Amino acid sequence: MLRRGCTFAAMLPRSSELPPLHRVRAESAIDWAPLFDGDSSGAAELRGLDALGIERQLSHGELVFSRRQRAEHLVAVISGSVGLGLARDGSPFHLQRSVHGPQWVDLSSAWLDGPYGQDAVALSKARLVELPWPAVRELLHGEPALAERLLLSLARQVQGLNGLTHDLMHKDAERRLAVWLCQHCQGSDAEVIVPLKERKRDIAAQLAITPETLSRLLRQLQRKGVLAVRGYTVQVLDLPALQTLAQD
Amino acid sequence: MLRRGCTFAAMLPRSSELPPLHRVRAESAIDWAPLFDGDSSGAAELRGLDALGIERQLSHGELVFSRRQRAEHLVAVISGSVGLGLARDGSPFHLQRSVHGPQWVDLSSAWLDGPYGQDAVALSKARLVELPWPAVRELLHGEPALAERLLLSLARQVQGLNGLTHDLMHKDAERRLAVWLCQHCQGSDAEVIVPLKERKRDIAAQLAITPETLSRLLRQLQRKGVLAVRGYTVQVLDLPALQTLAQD
DNA sequence: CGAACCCTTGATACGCTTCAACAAGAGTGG
DNA sequence: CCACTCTTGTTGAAGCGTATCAAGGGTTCG
Repeated sequence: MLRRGCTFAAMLPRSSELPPLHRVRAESAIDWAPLFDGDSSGAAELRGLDALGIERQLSHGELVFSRRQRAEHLVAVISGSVGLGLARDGSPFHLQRSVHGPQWVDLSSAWLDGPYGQDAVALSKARLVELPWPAVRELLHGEPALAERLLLSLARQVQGLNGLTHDLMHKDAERRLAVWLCQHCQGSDAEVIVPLKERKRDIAAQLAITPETLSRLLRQLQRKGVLAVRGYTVQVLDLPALQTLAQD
Repeated sequence: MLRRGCTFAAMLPRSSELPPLHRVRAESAIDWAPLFDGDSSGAAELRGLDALGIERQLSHGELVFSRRQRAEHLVAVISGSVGLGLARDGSPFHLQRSVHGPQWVDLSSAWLDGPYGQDAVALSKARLVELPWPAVRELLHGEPALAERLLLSLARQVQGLNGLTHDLMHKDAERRLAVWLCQHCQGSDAEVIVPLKERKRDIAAQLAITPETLSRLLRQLQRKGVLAVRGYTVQVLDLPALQTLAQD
């Protein structure tokens, strides 16, 4: 029944797109800057984290944490991608949000002295860092600058979630898709392209729609001449039109 | 055209439910504890805020801040209620979330050196406190315990928003209403009651449904024998059934 | 090859919105 | 005082948007 050892195996869109092997040494330094602000200048206060960070290397499908588990770490993903959602026995995985590249997976649960409220699984080969919360808290007392970094990261998350709830409440599926495409497009000038780095059904899950409607919406936008969909690469033919669709 | 000076005047459900006058002195001390943790013990680190807090007294309909405005304060509401959403010229007010009693209105925007992303208006006579962000940031450096309080509050907000997005993505209107009723019910034992303290259309807006469907859902639940709706008070007849409906 | 996974397309069903009409309450002004 | 207006909640009919169910084709892997 299970083909690759786990039901929600990623099966990357095109296997040519495998992440570079990047075989890092166990003690390789971690670049904290992108996790916080992208501001790497004067990051002296982040040195203290080097001693605390616990590295984990996961292959896709492995559990990062479960929602019942008590949150005792701040969890970040350095490379690869992690999915947050609910793991239910019947269905493969109920994805809610996917976290890519260097980004925090869970920065909030540990402060509340309770469980992670969500399950998290690796959607690809992933390199994680976990910071034990008590130690971070201790470190905080001597490093006000670190506290400020954490506050900023947390504030950014609140802003992001606020935007997400707004979109879910007031925008229909087409608008949400347009927003997503605008956020993920790259390669400016003339050739604007959106490479789909996840299964389409995972993208659909994040947009809170079914895979069927995602397929239909893409075709619909293609008919309008806004997009050109070729497998797992979407070319944006009329960016202004797409942005108009995405707008409030 | 305008009847009460502003279109989104609250017109409280029952005018008998007016908030007590509570005419406070300008220098009356503010109880910071409920804003942070409810833990008032050892709140020495919060004393520093007393000197910083700027009090504002607003009557209903007045603007707390607008979404284009640069966020330079941490904003909390001490008493009364404030609505967050988008003020659009045509429609009265697009409510997204309402904040009651002692609670933070915006704790995140100031850290990001940008605008508040939302508009906020007083939904009733409200007493606010604003903390200038630069001063708070300064205070932080000497008071690590304050930083921890802020982190905790922010983390709680992230958790709350996570739950909200989950509900919006995976629960239908009836489930969301059930959740809302369970969260707002009071008076345990025998008589479980949910007093509606806002206009029904505002409650509907927070549930991301139209007033019409809210009305229909309430009647539907009444027909099932779960509720008894009498104007602005809802009596829960079958709490277990309601909780089952609310569950995942 | 068949099995298992993916995406797509079509037909149908359901949930919720939209639009329109109505009754009730509250403030206003003749 | 009453008529008038404005707001609110309610109910019904129609329509849109999206989910659900079912079927088929493409790809990968054993």
